[in-house]
Amino acid sequence: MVAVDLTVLTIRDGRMNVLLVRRGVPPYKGRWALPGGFVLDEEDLDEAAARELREETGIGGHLEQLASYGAPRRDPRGRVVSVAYLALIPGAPTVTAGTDAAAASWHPVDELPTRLAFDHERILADGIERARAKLEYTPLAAAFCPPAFTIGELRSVYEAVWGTALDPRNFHRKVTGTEGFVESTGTATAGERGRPAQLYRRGDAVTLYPPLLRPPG
Amino acid sequence: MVAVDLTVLTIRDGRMNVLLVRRGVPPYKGRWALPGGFVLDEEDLDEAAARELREETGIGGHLEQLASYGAPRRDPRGRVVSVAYLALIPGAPTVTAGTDAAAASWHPVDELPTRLAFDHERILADGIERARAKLEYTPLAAAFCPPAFTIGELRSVYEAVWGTALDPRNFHRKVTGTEGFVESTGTATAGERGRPAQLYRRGDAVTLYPPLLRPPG
DNA sequence: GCAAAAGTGTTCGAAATACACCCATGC
DNA sequence: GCATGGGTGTATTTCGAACACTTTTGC
Repeated sequence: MVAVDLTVLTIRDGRMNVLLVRRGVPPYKGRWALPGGFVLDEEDLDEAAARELREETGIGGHLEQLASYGAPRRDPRGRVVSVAYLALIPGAPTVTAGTDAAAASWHPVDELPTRLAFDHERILADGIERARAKLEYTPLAAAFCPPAFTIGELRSVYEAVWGTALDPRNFHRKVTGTEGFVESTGTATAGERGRPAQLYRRGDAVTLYPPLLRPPG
Repeated sequence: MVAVDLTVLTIRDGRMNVLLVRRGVPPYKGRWALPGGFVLDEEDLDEAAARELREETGIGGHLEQLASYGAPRRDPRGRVVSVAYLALIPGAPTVTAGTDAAAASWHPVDELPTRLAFDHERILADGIERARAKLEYTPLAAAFCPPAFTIGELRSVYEAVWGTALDPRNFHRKVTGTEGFVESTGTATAGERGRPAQLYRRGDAVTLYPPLLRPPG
């Protein structure tokens, strides 16, 4: 049996959050878990992950394969190999409980429930680390933002994911100066505090060169 | 059904080589393929990959999970999800054909047979790209070297994997100056052309900071 | 005016690059 | 001596960190 499990990340109130479901059926009934489900007969792995993401959040978003987990007894029901996916979505849509779940809700990643179901703590830790690493050398932070965003919003994504403060001025220069990171939309914000900001959309670069390295330590 | 497939890379004559087996049974009989096999009942994925590596090469080496491939008709025998692994091994041991294979041999990655079995061209391409990327920010190049090696040997690994020439003097300074990349063994080579070189072993760093970036382009 | 956020300019130091040069061996 | 590869020194340049300063809005 092959399943997919999703680490769905988003930014809420300046903190990175993960989508968890409370299991409504055994095994691990009542325990928090990553959303997921079995792969259907005529379905590719990516399709199964995209279907689960739609079912849980109602929207699409960036989706990439994370890793597979297949310890013989990781699921008490029998041998299940889980292919984990990492999803990054903007804003924070209302989430709906899936079929096997009693509830679904967002949890700040630095304030998680104790003991998730299965080996989901390990999968979640791997997913968070992947997200942190990918912000360094890809323009993926934009996946957390709406279609048009300001450089300040993009910076707040980095700060939430990395948990560090970044210099707004150097960040601005770096982002706008890196080929293919963002493109200007020509429009600007209005009606907020402070000077209006230019709006950008994601550029077409796949990797950032040079990368935007996390502060060491 | 869950299988593991291995992209086993090594350096031979200054070029990166991959281990391929010629299939002795259908499907794709007679076609070159990555070595691999089905995961056993009581075996974790990593164990299955390590077992396959031993069966094919007789030795261990660096082994890491690459990705999973699960298109519904990727194997004509039925639904098989393959968990691919990347193995990096030093030197170039003689290889032995496995049970389903008529022959096993090394192939330079820039001179591959046309049309591998299954979706193995895609897996191999992903494995090569992973290896190239990992040399940038980990000390993994040492996995291609014997237990004790010279800086020149390490440099030739980078040159083979990336396909670019590197400045020997700057490379030496960079490697010996990066904390945890290599440690001196105190011994040196003798009986070869040129001045004897110091021998090093792999250091304990997991990531290189700052990284050793490939020349762009 | 004042606070707040956007954005520019400048300085400083660390690190990559390019390359001159010396070292120690085999032949 | 000469070729070969190991290793050091140093100038140049590029890039990130730090931060002073100007711009444009809401209140």
